[in-house]
Amino acid sequence: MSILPRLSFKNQAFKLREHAILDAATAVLSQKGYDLMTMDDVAGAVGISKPSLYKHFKSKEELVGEALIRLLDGALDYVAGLDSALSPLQKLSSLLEWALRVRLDGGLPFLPSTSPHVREMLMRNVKYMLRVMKLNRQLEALVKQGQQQGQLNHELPPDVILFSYYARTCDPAVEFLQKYSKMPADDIVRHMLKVSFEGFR
Amino acid sequence: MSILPRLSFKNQAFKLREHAILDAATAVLSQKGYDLMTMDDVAGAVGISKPSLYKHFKSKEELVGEALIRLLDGALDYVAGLDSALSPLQKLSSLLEWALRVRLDGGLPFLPSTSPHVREMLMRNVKYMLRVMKLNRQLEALVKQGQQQGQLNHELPPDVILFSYYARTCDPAVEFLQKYSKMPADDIVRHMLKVSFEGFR
DNA sequence: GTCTATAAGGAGATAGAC
DNA sequence: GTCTATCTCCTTATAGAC
Repeated sequence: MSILPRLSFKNQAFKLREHAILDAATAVLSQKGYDLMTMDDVAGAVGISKPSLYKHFKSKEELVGEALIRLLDGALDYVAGLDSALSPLQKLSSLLEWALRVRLDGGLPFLPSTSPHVREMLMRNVKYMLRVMKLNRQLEALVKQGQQQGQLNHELPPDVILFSYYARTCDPAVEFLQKYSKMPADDIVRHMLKVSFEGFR
Repeated sequence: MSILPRLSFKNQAFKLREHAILDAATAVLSQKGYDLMTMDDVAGAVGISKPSLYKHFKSKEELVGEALIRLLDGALDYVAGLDSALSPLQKLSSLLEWALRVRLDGGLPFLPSTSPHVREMLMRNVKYMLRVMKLNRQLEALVKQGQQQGQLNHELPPDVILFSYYARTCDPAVEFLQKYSKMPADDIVRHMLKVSFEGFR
């Protein structure tokens, strides 16, 4: 490492800029969505020119893919760091809380878009899909354990709970409460968790 | 009416074509979303040329606005036609079931998009916003009645229930269950209603 | 009212100088 | 590696013939 300090330094700077680009892409993406996000937006937000941006990421699809991979890695790290003494239900609740706070903090929802175009693009991204499948396996196991232990409704097919769980991580009600009810983030999280697990009744 | 049969007939044909255009726009919109829907798509689906399309609707925004207005009118009609003997909870459940079936039938979700672009466009559309506010008043009243009668959780602020209710009408879990679980439409509706009102537990 | 042809502008991606 | 300038394609919208 100390043999090539200049190169190492350069690499470090490169990584830092890459991180800044991903931060900018995340911010623009969470605000405008994939279709309306332009590479000019991202370059402008980072403060570099478009060709420089393309030196780091060879296409818009790759850039967005990497931003989402970073998000999923955060989720996988969070799950891995959960106290193993927690019940399946507590784990699911904790991860949902984490996802909601990420979003309220300007981050991305797990399901960045329901548009077929974006979905298809992501499904072609092997790196991304590996993360999705890994996370999905873990959550599916938690749902089934929760049902066996009677903590989750065992009359519902596991898929219904699992897909609805994903949907709650990107529930638009969060933005409505933030924008129209001016509700503090902590209250939003608390209420969204309650609605998710207890329903409207 | 019988004084001007030719004109009346022409008007009828015009209305019919307008209906066909709105049907096509609805189909394309539900599949591709606003940003990716092109006027060529719609014109092609109807079987007319683009300039003809612009004779009926002067812009893409107006076309989409009218399609959504038709959807909201359907919802308002449905609410107006509900048996007044039903409880607030039964009414809310019935309308949600209607909205889910419309979507499963290739129609549009109530919240056509969470993108700021589309949202802003719709908020400038007075005709559309009048419908939204009318429907919102009625649903808000139902939520509050339901809470007073103890049918809906009264620990939750009404806004939380109301916004979450809107979110359920466009829950992406519906598409997942349709696509990945190959679940029949009736089962999807039944399970989504149960998850919405009872939660995961 | 319907079409063919086209204007006007935006956005992804790149050439080539420094 | 970074920038200015540019290419190319796509999409909204319209002009003008029939």
